[in-house]
Amino acid sequence: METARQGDALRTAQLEIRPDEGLVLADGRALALSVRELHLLTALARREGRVVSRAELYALAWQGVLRNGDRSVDVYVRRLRVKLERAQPGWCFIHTHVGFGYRFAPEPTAPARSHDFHITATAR
Amino acid sequence: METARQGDALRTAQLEIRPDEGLVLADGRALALSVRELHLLTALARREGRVVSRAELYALAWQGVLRNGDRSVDVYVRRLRVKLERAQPGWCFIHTHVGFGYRFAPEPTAPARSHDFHITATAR
DNA sequence: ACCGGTCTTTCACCGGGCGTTCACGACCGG
DNA sequence: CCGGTCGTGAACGCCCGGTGAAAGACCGGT
Repeated sequence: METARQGDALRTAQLEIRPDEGLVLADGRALALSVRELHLLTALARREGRVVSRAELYALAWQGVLRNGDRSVDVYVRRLRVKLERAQPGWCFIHTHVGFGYRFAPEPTAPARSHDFHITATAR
Repeated sequence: METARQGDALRTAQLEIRPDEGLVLADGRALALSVRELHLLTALARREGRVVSRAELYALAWQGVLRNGDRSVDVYVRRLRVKLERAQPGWCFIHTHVGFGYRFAPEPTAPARSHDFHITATAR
């Protein structure tokens, strides 16, 4: 029953998604997303922290069956990444799990070392 | 039907393995494992505390018969060790039993062992 | 109907991740 | 000293996913 059900707003660390309004706020600023982009982002955000297969994402955001060789999900993930990166530089929201799918989770950009320490400027 | 079954997660002291999602959480942080790596880790974790032969591990994770001289299991054990050590420094999950196979069991590494830090100063 | 713009789909290219295999060395028991 | 076992690094082909862009669908304004 978990189709692209709209209604309540989704909130993460830096994002607020209001599917029913077609509105996404990144750090207060509004993002201009198309219908598909919003559906896909909503589907991903509602499964935050979990790996979602392309087939499931397609079913959720396109309301159909993903055909073999269809790259639509990849293309829209790309567009979402571009817009989200532009809205929240230094943060990564959509992570790729090769062979499985994508995972939505707001994380600071540190792709090489997933668990690196935050030393920053603590050194005096 | 699947909904409840998807929570088929393996949990140990510091690891949470979700085979159906292709996701491994180490202390809350997500690990990026490949399909083979995850299958092998799952096979090992399901036999936690017991020594599993290479033949059995290969049968479980590769769905085939281990040929003579095939080092695949060793190579992937190595890769798992690297990633797990990076995610949980100071802990050893996969133990070698020479002549028999491998055993999965979360244990702290010897205290006398001094760790080399690999920060490499990726200053932003 | 025409037109211009946006959105969606599809295609093609390519770089990188992944799986496999090999080679070398350390270690150990016989 | 020799053979077996395992650790470890690396080469290599292949496939998956990243990416840019063209082509087509859709839509509102005029």
